[in-house]
Amino acid sequence: MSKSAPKKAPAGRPPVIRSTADFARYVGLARTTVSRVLNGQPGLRPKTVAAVQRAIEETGFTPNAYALHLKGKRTATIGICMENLLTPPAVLKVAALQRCLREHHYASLIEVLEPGGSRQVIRHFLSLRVDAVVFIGHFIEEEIAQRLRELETHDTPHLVMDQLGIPGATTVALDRRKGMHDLVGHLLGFGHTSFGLLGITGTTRSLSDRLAGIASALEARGLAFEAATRSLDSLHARGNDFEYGRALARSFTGLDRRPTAFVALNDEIAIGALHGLQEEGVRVPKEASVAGFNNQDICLMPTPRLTSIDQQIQATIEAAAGLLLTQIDGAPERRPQVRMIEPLLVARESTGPAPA
Amino acid sequence: MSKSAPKKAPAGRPPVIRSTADFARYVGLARTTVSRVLNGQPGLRPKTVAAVQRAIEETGFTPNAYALHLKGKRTATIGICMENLLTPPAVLKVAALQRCLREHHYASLIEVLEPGGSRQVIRHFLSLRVDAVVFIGHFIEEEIAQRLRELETHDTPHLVMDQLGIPGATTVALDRRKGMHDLVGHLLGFGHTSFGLLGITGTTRSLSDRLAGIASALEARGLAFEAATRSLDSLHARGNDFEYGRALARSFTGLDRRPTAFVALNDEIAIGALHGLQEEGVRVPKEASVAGFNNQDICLMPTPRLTSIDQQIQATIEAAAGLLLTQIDGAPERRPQVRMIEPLLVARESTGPAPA
DNA sequence: CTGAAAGCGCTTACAG
DNA sequence: CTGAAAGCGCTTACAG
Repeated sequence: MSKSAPKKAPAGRPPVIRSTADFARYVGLARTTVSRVLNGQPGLRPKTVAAVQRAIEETGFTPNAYALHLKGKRTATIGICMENLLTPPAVLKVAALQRCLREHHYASLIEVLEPGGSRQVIRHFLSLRVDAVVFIGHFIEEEIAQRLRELETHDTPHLVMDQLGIPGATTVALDRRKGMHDLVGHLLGFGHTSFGLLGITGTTRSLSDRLAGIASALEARGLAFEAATRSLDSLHARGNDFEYGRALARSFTGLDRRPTAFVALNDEIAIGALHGLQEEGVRVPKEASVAGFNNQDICLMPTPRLTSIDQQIQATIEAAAGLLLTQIDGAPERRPQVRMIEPLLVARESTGPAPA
Repeated sequence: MSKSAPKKAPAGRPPVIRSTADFARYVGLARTTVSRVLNGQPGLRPKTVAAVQRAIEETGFTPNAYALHLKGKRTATIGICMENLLTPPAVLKVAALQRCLREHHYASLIEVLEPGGSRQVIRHFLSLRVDAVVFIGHFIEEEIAQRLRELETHDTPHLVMDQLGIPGATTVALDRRKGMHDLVGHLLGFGHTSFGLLGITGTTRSLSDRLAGIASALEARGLAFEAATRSLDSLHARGNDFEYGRALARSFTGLDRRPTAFVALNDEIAIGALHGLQEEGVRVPKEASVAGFNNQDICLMPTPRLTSIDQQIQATIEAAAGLLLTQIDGAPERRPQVRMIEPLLVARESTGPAPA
């Protein structure tokens, strides 16, 4: 060889290699040659390639990503913003999305957004020159809309998962309207005509979609929303969802004409309500039906097991990844797209025929 | 001014700024000056600083992180490896750790480890020159030990959360032995002398620690482990934990002398067992006590609410962050440390006096 | 295959 | 304050 030899391995332990220069000296090849092997370029002797690969095994050398990308190589990195309130479905989504992106050779950076902290996170992602940014969850609309505008300034594609109604956002979201429509249809089929709503009051897009779905199912059977539904949400504060559902159900049992079917914002509230009813001596599903939303694992826990609406996470993720990758590969100026995911009703023992 | 002017804002929309050179031209200052403002160096006119800051607001310019760190600036980034099986406590930990690290101005990259995929993930982290790597969860011991050796080759500090017994690893973990000791002590105090173990059979470190805790609590009262405990784990396959707990509990009700107290691997199995007992007509806690482990939110769901062992996640995270930061700040050659976290017994209505 | 060179976007002395 | 220069670790023509 020649040159100032690198600190050769002091018996056993390989030397610390910090750059292609160190590494080239270690293998005994030129920097250029090493680089060409590393980048899989043609015209190299198999022997040379083998020597480099062996040296990588020995030293664990990884080229500095910062230098790589500075040279213009794509960062192949996608930033994911998670809602602060980490629900099990949200966690499943981010894990599935990361797996899916990895299959397409993208790394993903996950950051949990603190309230008001989105600006800082997006700037960090931009400084890392991510290829795209994904938002998973429900956020303050104006805040996210502002972030999306910033991303557009930097020509960075973005995608919103779960939250409908953000202007200019390419969005993948569950069709909650259809989910509630199907669920109420299922209960109407069992002869129920009086519905207790648990935690579904409000004016956010997610809630108004659900209410619209309930209303449309009722209307299809000639029932008026006002007459057929009842909500006591305002009677209790929402802290722990199980406790909230339990308290709501108990309040319902005190009513003169208690609804025979209950639909809830999520599985936790539904299961709380189920237990609240049982504790008051109401048998489920014989005397009342209860249904949740999201179809989490906990639906299998209570006796009876909970009927719920499945979010179809795999389909959601695949749609999101598809949209994301076509955006990155740059069909320019595509109008923001909104893709709705069809939910799936999973009927279990907590719903059944209305009492006579 | 002078030079080839950048594409000046075509009315309204600011130009796309990709480098300090673009940006300096936009502000009308020298690159050097801009850089000094960006890095908060002294000796600059307030007017200059203000102009730069205003321009940042207008353009959303962020210096290229790759160039920054190539110049030698710390990446201020920590890689977090999550276990594939995402349990709620693990999710709480990673979110809390990220928040804690952010307060110390570290960004964190989260990757979920697929089985056998740890090598690829660690190489990615190394190529990003992270300041440290954290493992959260339970992994294959030899695989992680190998990864830790690779990290050491690159002088990269590391920390293992939750999993005890990995040689050479600085570790923060819950003292599960003490947790089980306290829990069984609580039940002994209620007069129970016969214990059903749910899902606690096995030889992994986590399981043998728990068994040791149970044994030590029994011994302190002069009871022999073999005589006082019973496990039927082998009778059922562990799929969904709720179903597993339910099935185990039902098998126990078929025994001649059914235990009066049940301790479980986790809250899910305990709640499944609770429901299994109730479905067989066993009243809890009057005729049997049931306790979980982890103290998740779902402990509040069943009737009665579940007694459990809290993991003290906040304390765990603070200990982990502390160890991590001192390692990064480089007290060199510190022996690997192991810090145990004291669990907390949370007694609820699912445990009570043994039947007469 | 080698070796010298340019350049990615930044920071940091250094002379004006 | 400005401007020219060096250098971080890489890749990519280019001449040998």
